[in-house]
Amino acid sequence: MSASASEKKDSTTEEKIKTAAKTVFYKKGFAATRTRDIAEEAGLNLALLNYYFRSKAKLFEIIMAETFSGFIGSMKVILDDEKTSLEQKVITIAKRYIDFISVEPEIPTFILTEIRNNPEELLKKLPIKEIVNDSVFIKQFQEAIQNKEITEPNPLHFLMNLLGLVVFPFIVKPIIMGSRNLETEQFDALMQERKKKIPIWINMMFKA
Amino acid sequence: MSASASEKKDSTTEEKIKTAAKTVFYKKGFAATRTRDIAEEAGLNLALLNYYFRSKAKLFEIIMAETFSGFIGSMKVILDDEKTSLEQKVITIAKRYIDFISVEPEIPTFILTEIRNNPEELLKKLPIKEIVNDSVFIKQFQEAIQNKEITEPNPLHFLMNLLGLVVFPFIVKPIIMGSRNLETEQFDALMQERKKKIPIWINMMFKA
DNA sequence: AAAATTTTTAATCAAATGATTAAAAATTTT
DNA sequence: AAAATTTTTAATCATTTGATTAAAAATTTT
Repeated sequence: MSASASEKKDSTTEEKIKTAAKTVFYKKGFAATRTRDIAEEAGLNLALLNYYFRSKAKLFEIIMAETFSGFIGSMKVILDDEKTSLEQKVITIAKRYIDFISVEPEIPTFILTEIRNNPEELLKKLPIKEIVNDSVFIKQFQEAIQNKEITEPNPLHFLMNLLGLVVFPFIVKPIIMGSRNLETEQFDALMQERKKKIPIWINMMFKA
Repeated sequence: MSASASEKKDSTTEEKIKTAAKTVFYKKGFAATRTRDIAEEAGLNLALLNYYFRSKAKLFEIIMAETFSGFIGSMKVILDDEKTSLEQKVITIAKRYIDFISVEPEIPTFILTEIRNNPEELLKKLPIKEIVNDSVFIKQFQEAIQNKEITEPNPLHFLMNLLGLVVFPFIVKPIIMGSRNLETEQFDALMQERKKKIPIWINMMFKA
């Protein structure tokens, strides 16, 4: 019945709760999920949620933190790699993120809606400013501009376009699938295509 | 105190409620808004919501329907214009949607999260399939491919990229602003830039 | 202006929901 | 295996929240 994404170390009930919480929170968001939904998804007694995690809010915070660090952390690693060129970074981001999101397609919308609901609180926990501004990526971007390899001077446009091309289709997945009667496999195939195409598109957009 | 986007025909209490409902629903989504929030935002007695709209769900349905038809309807008009070329359509979409969303920046995330929460129900009301497949745009796109003016054969990639470039920045607006300490005006300026740049980028990506 | 109708209000209800508690069951320690 | 500890359960509580009601106030009709 239940079944969700990660079914590995669900040995302990604590893990069972976290896995179930992830599934339900991802799908419905904080406000719309009932603690009873989580308990049912986990096949456990409702009181166990409070026994192990004190409150719905605390449980949510934990899921949120893990989700964020998984999502943003890998971005930081890629952007900060001294060994890869700008072009290689684009290839890596497209590939890794499409693979990553394909496994948990609900994550982007989840993150976006929860940031909307609580921007100050959530953003203060994320060192986005540092990740972007102090990154090897930014250095390489500025060099590329000086060397006239790139015309667009604003790295924000570059990043927004890249991430938009990667993430946006997942966010509008229900619309896409509805617009052409696609099955999940066909949608996934579309995203696989995009792993190759996005770096090419980015090059076409920005290469001088 | 309250204050929101549209403050025109707020004469009747029915209109006051709808305006307040829009404001709150857009910002918090269906599940997280309390009918009391709406009443307070409108400066009205709580019972009036039920007097005029029967229930929270009915009120939401009305707001949703108006929001959708505003958003999708203008898309249909643009895509179906026999008089404009493919290139002109891209220019129009970038311009009109960036202007439109700039006035009500919460709309994209609102639509996306509510579609997530209720895909079947909401999508069945929207003739997306027809709008996309029977449009002048699709005809023109296929012609452009036959004439080898465009290399990408799949119109979904074209539309996803175009809409992603337009809409995605608004969805991640809090992150963008946080990442560089931008003020709202600076973010808006970025979006104004994109009105010009997006058509150019689309050309670079797809023009043979 | 009296009567009828519509709109607004304060009070209240009932269901949903996050959380607690005390006892039972299972597990670990001695 | 007895005692102590940890985990699980069923029952219940308290608050929140969507909705209703009956009376008051305002407006319209006669």
